[in-house]
Amino acid sequence: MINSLIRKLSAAGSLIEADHEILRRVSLRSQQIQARQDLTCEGDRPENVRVVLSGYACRYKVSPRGKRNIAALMVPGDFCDLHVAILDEMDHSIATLTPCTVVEIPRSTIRDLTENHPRITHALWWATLVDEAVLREWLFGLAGREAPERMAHLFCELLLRLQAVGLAKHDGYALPFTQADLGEMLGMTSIHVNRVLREMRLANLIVLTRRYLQIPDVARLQAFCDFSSNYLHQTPRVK
Amino acid sequence: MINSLIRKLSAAGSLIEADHEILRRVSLRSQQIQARQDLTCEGDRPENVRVVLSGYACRYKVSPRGKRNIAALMVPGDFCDLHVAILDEMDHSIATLTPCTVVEIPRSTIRDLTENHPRITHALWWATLVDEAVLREWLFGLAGREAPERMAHLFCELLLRLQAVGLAKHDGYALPFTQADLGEMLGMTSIHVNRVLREMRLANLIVLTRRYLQIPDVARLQAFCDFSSNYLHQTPRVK
DNA sequence: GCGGCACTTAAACATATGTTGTATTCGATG
DNA sequence: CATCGAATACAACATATGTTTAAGTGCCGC
Repeated sequence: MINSLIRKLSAAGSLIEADHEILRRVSLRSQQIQARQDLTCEGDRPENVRVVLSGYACRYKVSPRGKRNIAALMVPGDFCDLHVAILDEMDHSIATLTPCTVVEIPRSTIRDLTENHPRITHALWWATLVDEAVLREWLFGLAGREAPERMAHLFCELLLRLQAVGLAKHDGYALPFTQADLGEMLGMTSIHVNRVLREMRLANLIVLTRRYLQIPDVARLQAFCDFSSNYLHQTPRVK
Repeated sequence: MINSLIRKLSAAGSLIEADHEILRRVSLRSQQIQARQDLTCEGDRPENVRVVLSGYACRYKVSPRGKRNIAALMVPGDFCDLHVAILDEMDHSIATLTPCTVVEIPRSTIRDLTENHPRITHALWWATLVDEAVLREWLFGLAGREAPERMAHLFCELLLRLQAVGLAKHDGYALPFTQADLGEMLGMTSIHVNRVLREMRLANLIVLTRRYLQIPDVARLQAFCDFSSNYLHQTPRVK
């Protein structure tokens, strides 16, 4: 199996073969985690940085009224908490949404990389900035898009992100989230998620059955929510 | 005048005196910019990275329906677009809100720093991560807080951020934004900003006159919006 | 095959926020 | 001091979304 971490960081464009080797050594120890487990909680000072190799995880925070808000979705290849290598204390929590395989990288290793391997540091920083760009786009969506376009936008984003790691076909992918999960990502109630999904199905923008999302006309869905992929900073992939 | 850039990056905790000297050399050329000017537009590949030394700037994007959404506020000491040193193309725009003094640092200088100065790189990365944490908190606010708490939260955040650079007293600060500006930051219409401000004044949570915000009871305002400052990652300041 | 649980669907109602329109006040400029 | 535009204030109405409740559906273990 190709190491998703290396695939992801290679997109930054600065790595050479020797760096790959270092990353390979770093990401040997992987571990299985069940669905809906906390990986890190707000206030923790975790000893390891984690990378998702399979499954879905999320960053979240619970509001005082008990509602969970999801600020980011981690798909295979994404870092969970590169923050802690630099910032010490977690200001939010991280949990799995589905069963996951994760690699644990000791914080000390990250420190060593940042001190002695400028190219890898560059790639890690790049990954951080792409995460930030996605976060920003979610914020623009919450502030400026109505619920249907916001959901469509999420579906478009996931299509590209999953395609980049080989987990989506050209017009669809497995979507193993409950409507409540989606609501937490999109800042709406699960009831409203349901309403909006119905509308989108009626408009034939999506076909969603048995946890599989199929998009009959990708261009039309993208036009519907004014999707532009530039914020993902995906380099044109060489097949 | 103390260099706000150095003050800011010192908070990362990794710099030594020699690094200060490098940063001082790097941030000599400053320039004045008028209020409401674009510094960088989406799609640009700017040649310089900018730091705000005085005034306020913001990251924004205009929605298809013409509404501007502000995703981040830059106060003195903050980087405008460290992204471009790594990501090449801007995925959003940056503009001043008030007259500003900004330093321009050539991209090549940043590249040199990241390749040859691990401590400074570490500090820059730290700054990026703090920006991301603030962005995340804005997202949590949009998704989970109602308008009055969201506005209170912004006021609390600004109090601490401005105090950190000596621009706020213990219970207030100049707030040179229009209600429309605030609306764009908070994801609401300026009319609603006006409504909410009235409520907050009536509840004696704030006193806002002639563009100066005074907070009669900081602890009460913080309690009102459930404010916790951990996401700002401010190290306890040594006076 | 059956019970139980989690998820989905749906309707009726409540409310926060947007929209439109118009005074009123403020602040710069001549 | 007079004038003009911008910013603020406020009211009436429209609507997207939240809340509550309940019924239907599918899935998994026994």
